[in-house]
Amino acid sequence: MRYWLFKSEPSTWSWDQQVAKADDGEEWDGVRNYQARNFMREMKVGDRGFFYHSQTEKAVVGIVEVIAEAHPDSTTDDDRWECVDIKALWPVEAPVTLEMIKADPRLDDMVLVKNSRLSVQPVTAEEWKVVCGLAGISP
DNA sequence: GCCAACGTTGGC
DNA sequence: GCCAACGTTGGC
Repeated sequence: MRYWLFKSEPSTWSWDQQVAKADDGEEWDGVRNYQARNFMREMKVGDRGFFYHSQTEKAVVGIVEVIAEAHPDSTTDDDRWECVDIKALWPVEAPVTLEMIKADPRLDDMVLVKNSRLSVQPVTAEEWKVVCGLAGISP
């Protein structure tokens, strides 16, 4: 199983909206970046990810699971763009802020730190453990 | 609201 | 195929 990070502006698609979809989940659509799309193509059902709020909050606020592998993005006719479906698993009681991530030397190489603009990112198993630790949950 | 970083586009 | 111009994103 691999780990990922999904970034969203809460004003566009928030964790609360994701939670409201419950086990039905939702398409992670609207991605128009090749790197991000390529990562989604690598995802398998059962992979886990962090749900990150950019802009106002700048924190990991929840854990999600991939429930459908890459398929055409329903928000466009352009067949270059694909997306996966994800569902909320559980919230992070104490959000892990960007500030906390930047302050932890074990997370210096996280894509979130190195390439903050990428909206879908891989997370290493080690980084997953560390961030879960900061969030006070077991990986 | 500003600005830096980055990706994409289009002219040559 | 290169590179300048432009648009978008996200942190501050």
